[in-house]
Amino acid sequence: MDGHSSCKAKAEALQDELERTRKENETLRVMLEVMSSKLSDLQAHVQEKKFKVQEIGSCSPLSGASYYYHEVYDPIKKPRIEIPMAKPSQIFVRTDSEDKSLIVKDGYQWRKYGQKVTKDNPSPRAYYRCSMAPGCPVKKKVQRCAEDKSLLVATYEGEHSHDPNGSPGHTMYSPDSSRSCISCPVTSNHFQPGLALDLNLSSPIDDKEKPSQSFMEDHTNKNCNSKVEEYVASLTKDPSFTVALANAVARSLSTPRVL
DNA sequence: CGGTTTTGACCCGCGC
DNA sequence: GCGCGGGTCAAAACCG
Repeated sequence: MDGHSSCKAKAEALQDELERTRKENETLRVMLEVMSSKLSDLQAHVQEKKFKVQEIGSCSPLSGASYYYHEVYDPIKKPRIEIPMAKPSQIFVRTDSEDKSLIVKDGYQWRKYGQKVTKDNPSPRAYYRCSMAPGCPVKKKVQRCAEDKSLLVATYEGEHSHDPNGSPGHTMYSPDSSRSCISCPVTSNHFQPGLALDLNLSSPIDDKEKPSQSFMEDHTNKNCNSKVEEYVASLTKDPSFTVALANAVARSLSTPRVL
Protein backbone atom coordinates (compact mmCIF):
# COMPACT_ATOMS: atom_id res chain seq x y z
CA MET A 1 0.00 0.00 0.00
CA ASP A 2 2.88 2.37 0.84
CA GLY A 3 4.55 1.60 -2.46
CA HIS A 4 1.45 2.48 -4.39
CA SER A 5 0.97 5.84 -2.62
CA SER A 6 4.62 6.75 -3.01
CA CYS A 7 4.37 6.01 -6.73
CA LYS A 8 1.33 8.26 -6.93
CA ALA A 9 3.19 11.02 -5.09
CA LYS A 10 6.12 10.66 -7.48
CA ALA A 11 3.79 10.85 -10.47
CA GLU A 12 2.21 14.01 -9.09
CA ALA A 13 5.59 15.52 -8.44
CA LEU A 14 6.63 14.72 -12.00
CA GLN A 15 3.44 16.23 -13.32
CA ASP A 16 4.07 19.37 -11.30
CA GLU A 17 7.57 19.59 -12.67
CA LEU A 18 6.28 19.02 -16.18
CA GLU A 19 3.80 21.83 -15.71
CA ARG A 20 6.49 24.10 -14.33
CA THR A 21 8.76 23.28 -17.24
CA ARG A 22 5.93 24.04 -19.67
CA LYS A 23 5.41 27.44 -18.06
CA GLU A 24 9.14 28.10 -18.14
CA ASN A 25 9.23 27.14 -21.80
CA GLU A 26 6.36 29.49 -22.48
CA THR A 27 8.15 32.31 -20.68
CA LEU A 28 11.35 31.63 -22.60
CA ARG A 29 9.39 31.52 -25.85
CA VAL A 30 7.93 34.95 -25.11
CA MET A 31 11.39 36.25 -24.22
CA LEU A 32 12.79 34.83 -27.45
CA GLU A 33 10.05 36.56 -29.38
CA VAL A 34 10.86 39.85 -27.66
CA MET A 35 14.54 39.39 -28.42
CA SER A 36 13.73 38.69 -32.08
CA SER A 37 11.57 41.76 -32.15
CA LYS A 38 14.34 43.88 -30.66
CA LEU A 39 16.86 42.38 -33.07
CA SER A 40 14.66 43.37 -36.01
CA ASP A 41 14.33 46.87 -34.61
CA LEU A 42 18.07 47.14 -34.13
CA GLN A 43 18.75 45.84 -37.63
CA ALA A 44 16.37 48.42 -39.04
CA HIS A 45 18.12 51.04 -36.91
CA VAL A 46 21.52 50.00 -38.23
CA GLN A 47 20.28 50.14 -41.80
CA GLU A 48 18.95 53.62 -41.15
CA LYS A 49 22.31 54.72 -39.71
CA LYS A 50 24.18 53.28 -42.69
CA PHE A 51 21.91 55.22 -45.00
CA LYS A 52 22.55 58.44 -43.05
CA VAL A 53 26.32 57.86 -43.14
CA GLN A 54 26.18 57.44 -46.90
CA GLU A 55 24.26 60.68 -47.15
CA ILE A 56 26.84 62.52 -45.04
CA GLY A 57 29.67 61.01 -47.07
CA SER A 58 28.15 62.31 -50.29
CA CYS A 59 27.36 65.76 -48.89
CA SER A 60 30.51 66.42 -46.89
CA PRO A 61 33.37 68.36 -48.49
CA LEU A 62 35.61 65.67 -46.94
CA SER A 63 33.71 62.87 -48.60
CA GLY A 64 36.92 61.03 -49.31
CA ALA A 65 37.43 60.34 -45.65
CA SER A 66 35.53 57.60 -43.90
CA TYR A 67 32.83 59.11 -41.77
CA TYR A 68 30.39 57.48 -39.45
CA TYR A 69 28.05 58.28 -36.62
CA HIS A 70 29.70 58.53 -33.27
CA GLU A 71 27.44 57.54 -30.40
CA VAL A 72 28.03 59.75 -27.43
CA TYR A 73 26.61 59.17 -24.01
CA ASP A 74 25.64 62.46 -22.51
CA PRO A 75 23.78 61.99 -19.23
CA ILE A 76 23.07 65.69 -18.80
CA LYS A 77 21.42 66.49 -22.11
CA LYS A 78 20.06 63.37 -23.79
CA PRO A 79 20.44 59.67 -23.20
CA ARG A 80 22.33 59.37 -26.44
CA ILE A 81 23.31 61.92 -29.02
CA GLU A 82 24.82 61.18 -32.36
CA ILE A 83 27.47 63.36 -33.90
CA PRO A 84 28.97 62.76 -37.33
CA MET A 85 32.72 62.85 -36.92
CA ALA A 86 35.93 61.32 -38.16
CA LYS A 87 36.90 58.05 -36.54
CA PRO A 88 37.00 58.33 -32.75
CA SER A 89 34.75 55.75 -31.16
CA GLN A 90 33.53 55.14 -27.65
CA ILE A 91 32.93 52.04 -25.66
CA PHE A 92 31.37 51.70 -22.24
CA VAL A 93 32.78 49.27 -19.73
CA ARG A 94 31.10 48.20 -16.54
CA THR A 95 33.62 47.93 -13.69
CA ASP A 96 33.63 48.00 -9.94
CA SER A 97 32.96 51.59 -8.87
CA GLU A 98 35.46 51.10 -6.03
CA ASP A 99 38.14 50.22 -8.53
CA LYS A 100 40.20 53.38 -8.99
CA SER A 101 42.22 52.08 -11.93
CA LEU A 102 41.16 53.36 -15.32
CA ILE A 103 41.95 50.18 -17.19
CA VAL A 104 39.93 48.97 -20.15
CA LYS A 105 41.07 45.56 -21.34
CA ASP A 106 40.67 45.49 -25.10
CA GLY A 107 43.47 43.23 -26.24
CA TYR A 108 46.03 45.95 -26.89
CA GLN A 109 48.88 47.21 -24.75
CA TRP A 110 48.63 50.82 -23.68
CA ARG A 111 51.06 53.22 -22.11
CA LYS A 112 49.63 55.94 -19.95
CA TYR A 113 51.07 59.36 -20.72
CA GLY A 114 48.85 61.69 -18.79
CA GLN A 115 45.96 62.17 -16.45
CA LYS A 116 43.72 65.17 -16.02
CA VAL A 117 40.72 66.18 -14.00
CA THR A 118 38.27 67.76 -16.38
CA LYS A 119 35.76 70.44 -15.61
CA ASP A 120 32.57 68.49 -16.28
CA ASN A 121 33.59 65.34 -14.41
CA PRO A 122 35.18 64.96 -10.94
CA SER A 123 36.74 61.67 -11.99
CA PRO A 124 40.17 62.00 -13.60
CA ARG A 125 40.61 61.27 -17.29
CA ALA A 126 43.52 59.03 -18.25
CA TYR A 127 45.37 59.34 -21.56
CA TYR A 128 46.89 56.26 -23.19
CA ARG A 129 48.97 55.58 -26.29
CA CYS A 130 49.24 52.19 -27.97
CA SER A 131 52.60 50.70 -27.00
CA MET A 132 52.36 47.47 -28.98
CA ALA A 133 54.04 48.91 -32.04
CA PRO A 134 56.35 51.90 -32.30
CA GLY A 135 54.66 54.68 -34.17
CA CYS A 136 51.18 53.31 -33.75
CA PRO A 137 49.03 56.48 -33.80
CA VAL A 138 46.16 55.15 -31.71
CA LYS A 139 45.27 56.98 -28.52
CA LYS A 140 42.59 56.37 -26.01
CA LYS A 141 41.03 58.37 -23.22
CA VAL A 142 39.41 56.62 -20.28
CA GLN A 143 37.17 58.35 -17.80
CA ARG A 144 34.49 57.31 -15.38
CA CYS A 145 30.95 58.28 -16.20
CA ALA A 146 30.01 61.23 -13.98
CA GLU A 147 26.57 59.77 -13.22
CA ASP A 148 27.42 56.11 -13.00
CA LYS A 149 30.80 55.66 -11.35
CA SER A 150 30.86 51.99 -12.17
CA LEU A 151 30.91 52.81 -15.85
CA LEU A 152 34.14 53.55 -17.70
CA VAL A 153 33.97 55.48 -20.95
CA ALA A 154 36.87 54.75 -23.29
CA THR A 155 37.32 56.99 -26.32
CA TYR A 156 39.56 55.70 -29.10
CA GLU A 157 41.23 57.88 -31.72
CA GLY A 158 42.96 56.62 -34.82
CA GLU A 159 43.53 53.14 -36.19
CA HIS A 160 46.15 50.61 -35.23
CA SER A 161 48.98 50.10 -37.72
CA HIS A 162 49.39 46.52 -36.51
CA ASP A 163 47.23 43.57 -35.53
CA PRO A 164 46.32 42.74 -31.93
CA ASN A 165 49.24 40.30 -31.71
CA GLY A 166 51.60 43.20 -32.14
CA SER A 167 52.93 42.07 -35.50
CA PRO A 168 53.05 44.81 -38.12
CA GLY A 169 50.41 44.79 -40.75
CA HIS A 170 47.42 46.67 -41.97
CA THR A 171 44.53 44.67 -40.66
CA MET A 172 43.26 47.95 -39.26
CA TYR A 173 41.70 46.54 -36.18
CA SER A 174 39.63 49.16 -34.57
CA PRO A 175 37.64 49.13 -31.36
CA ASP A 176 34.53 49.94 -33.34
CA SER A 177 34.91 46.84 -35.46
CA SER A 178 32.94 43.65 -35.06
CA ARG A 179 35.43 42.09 -32.66
CA SER A 180 33.70 43.94 -29.89
CA CYS A 181 31.97 41.65 -27.43
CA ILE A 182 28.87 42.39 -25.48
CA SER A 183 29.82 40.63 -22.31
CA CYS A 184 28.08 42.58 -19.61
CA PRO A 185 24.93 44.39 -20.53
CA VAL A 186 24.40 47.83 -19.15
CA THR A 187 20.91 48.26 -17.83
CA SER A 188 21.07 51.86 -16.75
CA ASN A 189 18.11 53.98 -17.75
CA HIS A 190 20.35 55.87 -20.10
CA PHE A 191 21.28 52.84 -22.13
CA GLN A 192 19.64 50.28 -24.23
CA PRO A 193 21.10 46.86 -23.57
CA GLY A 194 23.35 45.93 -26.42
CA LEU A 195 24.18 49.45 -27.45
CA ALA A 196 26.77 49.77 -24.73
CA LEU A 197 29.74 47.65 -25.63
CA ASP A 198 31.78 46.05 -22.93
CA LEU A 199 35.21 44.76 -23.82
CA ASN A 200 36.11 44.03 -20.25
CA LEU A 201 36.20 40.27 -20.16
CA SER A 202 36.61 40.57 -16.45
CA SER A 203 38.56 37.58 -15.33
CA PRO A 204 41.10 37.03 -12.58
CA ILE A 205 43.11 34.78 -14.93
CA ASP A 206 45.64 37.45 -15.69
CA ASP A 207 45.88 41.08 -14.79
CA LYS A 208 48.01 41.84 -17.83
CA GLU A 209 46.22 42.67 -21.00
CA LYS A 210 46.44 39.80 -23.42
CA PRO A 211 47.23 41.00 -26.92
CA SER A 212 46.29 37.65 -28.40
CA GLN A 213 43.12 37.51 -30.45
CA SER A 214 42.84 33.78 -29.78
CA PHE A 215 42.91 34.46 -26.08
CA MET A 216 39.97 36.76 -26.50
CA GLU A 217 38.06 34.13 -28.47
CA ASP A 218 38.91 31.27 -26.10
CA HIS A 219 37.98 33.35 -23.16
CA THR A 220 34.74 34.38 -24.78
CA ASN A 221 33.84 30.75 -25.46
CA LYS A 222 34.66 29.61 -21.93
CA ASN A 223 32.54 32.29 -20.42
CA CYS A 224 29.82 32.21 -23.01
CA ASN A 225 27.30 30.29 -20.91
CA SER A 226 27.91 32.22 -17.74
CA LYS A 227 27.72 35.47 -19.66
CA VAL A 228 24.40 34.45 -21.18
CA GLU A 229 23.15 33.60 -17.69
CA GLU A 230 24.39 36.94 -16.42
CA TYR A 231 22.67 38.67 -19.32
CA VAL A 232 19.36 36.90 -18.71
CA ALA A 233 19.60 37.57 -14.96
CA SER A 234 20.25 41.27 -15.49
CA LEU A 235 17.39 41.48 -17.98
CA THR A 236 14.90 39.86 -15.63
CA LYS A 237 16.01 42.16 -12.79
CA ASP A 238 15.64 45.25 -14.91
CA PRO A 239 12.23 46.92 -14.37
CA SER A 240 12.46 48.66 -17.73
CA PHE A 241 12.91 45.28 -19.37
CA THR A 242 9.79 44.00 -17.63
CA VAL A 243 7.85 46.96 -18.99
CA ALA A 244 9.32 46.43 -22.44
CA LEU A 245 8.47 42.75 -22.19
CA ALA A 246 4.86 43.55 -21.31
CA ASN A 247 4.64 46.01 -24.20
CA ALA A 248 6.15 43.51 -26.60
CA VAL A 249 3.76 40.78 -25.52
CA ALA A 250 0.83 43.16 -25.95
CA ARG A 251 2.15 44.18 -29.35
CA SER A 252 2.71 40.61 -30.47
CA LEU A 253 -0.82 39.72 -29.41
CA SER A 254 -2.35 42.61 -31.34
CA THR A 255 -0.14 42.27 -34.43
CA PRO A 256 1.06 38.71 -34.96
CA ARG A 257 4.59 38.66 -36.39
CA VAL A 258 5.85 36.36 -39.07
CA LEU A 259 9.45 35.42 -38.19
C1' DC B 1 67.87 47.94 -16.28
C1' DG B 2 64.19 48.86 -19.22
C1' DG B 3 59.46 49.74 -19.42
C1' DT B 4 55.55 51.91 -17.12
C1' DT B 5 53.18 55.17 -14.10
C1' DT B 6 52.72 59.52 -11.79
C1' DT B 7 52.24 64.29 -11.77
C1' DG B 8 53.35 69.14 -12.24
C1' DA B 9 54.50 72.12 -15.99
C1' DC B 10 53.80 73.58 -20.39
C1' DC B 11 51.43 74.29 -24.91
C1' DC B 12 47.71 75.60 -27.68
C1' DG B 13 43.08 76.45 -29.26
C1' DC B 14 38.95 78.84 -28.23
C1' DG B 15 35.73 82.20 -26.38
C1' DC B 16 35.17 86.68 -24.49
C1' DG C 1 45.19 90.17 -25.08
C1' DC C 2 43.75 87.25 -21.43
C1' DG C 3 41.95 83.42 -19.04
C1' DC C 4 40.29 78.83 -19.20
C1' DG C 5 40.45 74.11 -20.13
C1' DG C 6 41.93 70.02 -22.61
C1' DG C 7 45.90 67.59 -24.23
C1' DT C 8 50.84 66.51 -24.05
C1' DC C 9 55.55 66.49 -22.28
C1' DA C 10 59.10 64.98 -19.41
C1' DA C 11 61.52 64.02 -15.15
C1' DA C 12 61.24 61.27 -11.19
C1' DA C 13 59.48 57.29 -9.01
C1' DC C 14 58.13 52.72 -9.31
C1' DC C 15 58.18 47.84 -10.56
C1' DG C 16 59.31 43.24 -12.26
